[in-house]
Amino acid sequence: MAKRGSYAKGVAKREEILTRALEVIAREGFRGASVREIADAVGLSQAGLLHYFGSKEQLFVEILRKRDEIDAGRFEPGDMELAEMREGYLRVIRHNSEVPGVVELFSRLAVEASDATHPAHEYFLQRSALIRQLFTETVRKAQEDGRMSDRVDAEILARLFQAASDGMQLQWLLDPDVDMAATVDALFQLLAPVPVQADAAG
Amino acid sequence: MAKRGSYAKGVAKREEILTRALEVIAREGFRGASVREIADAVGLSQAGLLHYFGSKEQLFVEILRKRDEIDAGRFEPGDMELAEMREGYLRVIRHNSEVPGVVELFSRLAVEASDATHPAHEYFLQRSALIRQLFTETVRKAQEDGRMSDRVDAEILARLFQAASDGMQLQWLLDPDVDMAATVDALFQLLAPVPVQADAAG
DNA sequence: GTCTATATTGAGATAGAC
DNA sequence: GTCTATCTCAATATAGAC
Repeated sequence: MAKRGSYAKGVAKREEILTRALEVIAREGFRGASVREIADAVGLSQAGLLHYFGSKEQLFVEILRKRDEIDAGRFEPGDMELAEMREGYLRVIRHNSEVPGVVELFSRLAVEASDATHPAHEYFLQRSALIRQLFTETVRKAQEDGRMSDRVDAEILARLFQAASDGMQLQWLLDPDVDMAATVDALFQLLAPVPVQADAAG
Repeated sequence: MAKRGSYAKGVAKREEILTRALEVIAREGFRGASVREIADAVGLSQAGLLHYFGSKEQLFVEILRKRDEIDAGRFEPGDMELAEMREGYLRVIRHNSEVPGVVELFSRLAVEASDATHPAHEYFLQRSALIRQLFTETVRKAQEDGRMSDRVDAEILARLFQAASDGMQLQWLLDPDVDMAATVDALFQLLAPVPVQADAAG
């Protein structure tokens, strides 16, 4: 038996805390929230919360992992075609524009975790690589079938998509009127195969 | 007389401090440097440094403004054509990859300044708008002349360029092997007008 | 204008009771 | 497992001497 009752219960509680923390950050924003504030919000003392996560940074990483887990459900399961990838990605981005606090937490941590000794460094490296891998595969297939421009290598395009969405988050945090999803979608449009036009020569 | 000697000297000293601070951050990185560390680096006490800038955030904004001032010199003067814009932009990006500390300072502050009450909020709004305006104008002219794809509106393209470069900074901070300039240049390539091909119909 | 010294604050971490 | 209380540290900001 790998799990005794109490252990399983501890895990369940952890999950519950993360879900509630995510809700609270989504609803009330982040603004550099302290462990104390999150503890209040989820109905624990600061020490009580840290009992589960050890440190502030570990708590934040786990919150972001929980978010990823939920976002994964916004994609179609299974092997991805370009159209589904586009739909799923835009769905996630549209959802993000409902939860500025989560976007802020993500962006902050992304910068801080650039230090190789930061507890979130591995998380960002792996997440980043995974997303690019999914994009690269989907884009490459689409390029082979002529459903996407092949002027630029698939791996570079994957990086550009990721950069566009991360960068749009910064623009949107600064000015919430910006339409993140529409702007990222413009990049998809740019990559649609060139329609054959009678006057293509100008 | 708007300036007495002592006032002009104060200004000169400020400039000198900013230039040195920028050099130090470029050379030694940022890593959330404290006012104290920057003060040491420029040869002043912490209080001495704050005497000139009032607060930490104001100091950081001024450092970034000084950086912008220097970067402006990396562009050709005068009205910009697409090719010069591209050259200048890539030149700035290539320079950035020599100064990770400056990129980190910029990225950190960009997130923190999303709060409208943050002392750097206005700076980022204005800088952001200015860059987009330059891009929009240049792109629009290029689109009118057929030197750039007009599948996507110039303002949206301007946002995409900005997002791509900001987003690539995040990727590069996490993994310095990434080639920021080459990736952003790929976006320029994508936008070059479509060459007329014999087999355009596939 | 610059320094030393100190006030103040804020936060995360930890000890120990229950 | 959870709380209260406390420790510790880091950092900015400020007062006041020179």
